[in-house]
Amino acid sequence: MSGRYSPSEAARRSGFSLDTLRYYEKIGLLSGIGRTAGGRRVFTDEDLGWLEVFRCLRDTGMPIAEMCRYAELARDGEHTARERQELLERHAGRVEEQMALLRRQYDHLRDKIRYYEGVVAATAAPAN
Amino acid sequence: MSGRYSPSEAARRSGFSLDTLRYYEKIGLLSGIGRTAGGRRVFTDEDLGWLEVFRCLRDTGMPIAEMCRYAELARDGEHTARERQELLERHAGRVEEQMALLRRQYDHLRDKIRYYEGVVAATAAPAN
DNA sequence: GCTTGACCTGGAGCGCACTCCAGGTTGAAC
DNA sequence: GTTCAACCTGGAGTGCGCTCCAGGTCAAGC
Repeated sequence: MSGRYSPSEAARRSGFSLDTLRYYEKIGLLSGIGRTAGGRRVFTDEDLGWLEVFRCLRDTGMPIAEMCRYAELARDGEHTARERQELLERHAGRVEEQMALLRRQYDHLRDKIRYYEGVVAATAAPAN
Repeated sequence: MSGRYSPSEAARRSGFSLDTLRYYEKIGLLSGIGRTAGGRRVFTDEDLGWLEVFRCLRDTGMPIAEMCRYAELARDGEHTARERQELLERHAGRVEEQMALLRRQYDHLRDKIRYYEGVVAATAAPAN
């Protein structure tokens, strides 16, 4: 509820490391992160919201360069909404393909494991 | 049916690049690849079978070091069947987690896209 | 006012999985 | 017997996404 978080608190809540948070700011993925008088970062709820989005995109395999593009569009304002939507739509399409591939290969993996269940059972209880 | 394939044919059939095939042999993932008198590689159907397995494991995110371990066990003979089975079982478990995460994040992505559909529609047909 | 742990910066380093390169060899087709 | 595309080797280079480091600063608690 408070809405102002230290770097380590932001790291804890977002699941990104401190170094990764600094890295994301350095490359311009995060921008406008507040600072105390002494120069320490202060993260807001909005920043954490962005981090949640980045986690979603990252976990689904979006390259950082594309996340940067998305963040940049968002910073540019409302009139980029359509472009952002299209970007996410394209990404979602790729994720669907990835999920289908993963499912297919998972099924092969399960087949292989079933094969081993046969082999191992035969070896464990040999002809008796 | 023939069962003897040139490097480029093996690459075509497996979907791995020539460089990747050479790399896999160099690190010991592939072993016992035949050679012509002149030193060129000759891939058999069995080799292609292994490549199919590697593709499955790779597509499901297994690190190369673990694939090497698996290949090594297989080379060691029948008595490693249980260990190979366990290795694949552990991997399958990780793949399940990965699929669950991917599905969750995909759903978030779809939510976000739906949100944009609202925004874009409102902008495209403003109050009239 | 001192200690101490969290934080700062710029930049180097890392792990992974390839990918590319130079310089040379092979072998099928003509 | 010449050509030329496909192949060979060892080793260097690449792209990604962090991760680590040195050397210093800040601020809360005693």
